[in-house]
Amino acid sequence: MNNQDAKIEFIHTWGILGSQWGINRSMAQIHALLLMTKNAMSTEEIMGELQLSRGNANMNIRDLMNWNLIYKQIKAGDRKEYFIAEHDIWTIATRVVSERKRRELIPAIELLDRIKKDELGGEKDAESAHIKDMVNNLGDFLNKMDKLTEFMLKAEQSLLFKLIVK
Amino acid sequence: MNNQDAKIEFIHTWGILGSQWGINRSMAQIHALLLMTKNAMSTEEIMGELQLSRGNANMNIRDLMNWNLIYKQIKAGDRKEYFIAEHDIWTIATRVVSERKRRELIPAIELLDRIKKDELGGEKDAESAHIKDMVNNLGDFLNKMDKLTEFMLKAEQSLLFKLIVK
DNA sequence: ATAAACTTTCAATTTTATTTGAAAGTTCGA
DNA sequence: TCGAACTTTCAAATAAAATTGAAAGTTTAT
Repeated sequence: MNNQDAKIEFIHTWGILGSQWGINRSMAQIHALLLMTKNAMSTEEIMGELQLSRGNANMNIRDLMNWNLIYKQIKAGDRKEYFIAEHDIWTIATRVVSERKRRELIPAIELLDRIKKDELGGEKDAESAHIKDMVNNLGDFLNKMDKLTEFMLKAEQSLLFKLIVK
Repeated sequence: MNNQDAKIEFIHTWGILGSQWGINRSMAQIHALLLMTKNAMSTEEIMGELQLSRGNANMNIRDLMNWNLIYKQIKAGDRKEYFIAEHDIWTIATRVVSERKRRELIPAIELLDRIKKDELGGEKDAESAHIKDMVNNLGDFLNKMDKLTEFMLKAEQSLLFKLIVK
């Protein structure tokens, strides 16, 4: 297997994996393509390589820029925009963690805060007490998870893994 | 807001959140309902409360059992099956982490191992060298993440949070 | 101001995921 | 062995998400 084949297999499979965990296939494939490409690519080149429509390519490129996983690059004397991936794995990881925090953790924390703030009743029957307990426990736990993600985002890669993993 | 209202809002919003992070709404709602219910519920009761068809309820109950997030409970002198959620938050968290590890991390690690094992070529041009680098770096990183999730699964809740969070 | 080069939008279409409910399957007591 | 009580399956219907591509919008050079 030469490295071109490796690149093709990686892009293909990364696309399938991506869709398995809730990232659409085009976005995952564009990211895979740019990860494995050293230099910046234009929208046209990306469309060609992955056989995507212009609209699809454009939209997913914008999404990847919102995740801070790829950057726009201007070439002197050329009006086209070129895109290049963030290639540092630790940086990629922190970007993914912070996006997941934003999309998965924060909304859940807000839900539980909202429920708590609207005053849980003081009903004393077992069912009511259970609900109150679960809301409180879940809320506390999610806040701890939030602190944990903050820690990961602030930590240095080497520090994190030295601390945790042998 | 009394606790019944809290329960209803929680179930409703947990369903929406769930769909935002790739868990289908029915599954998220069934889980929310059972989390907030102290005692076990039958399929019929779940169907009634959430307005789901029998097939949908059955399938998502089975999925939740595969995640080890709910358990079957038999009541003496009753042929129906009842279901009760795991109510301990830390246990829930470890189940979710291990499921995510299984679905998100392991397949990615297998992909990169497969690519590496099929022998990356020794081409010396910059593009080929870049591909080789990225495959190696990503592979190493994912293996470290795997160790990190193992650590989390083995750690005690209090230990983890004492270690990391203030 | 114009036109070429490029990017973005969005209604229509296609694809994928979820849900339904009736039929098939299973278990158990009499 | 039968049939009532219950669970599972799965093809069809529905709903949701992704994709297309042409039209609209923007930028820049002249």
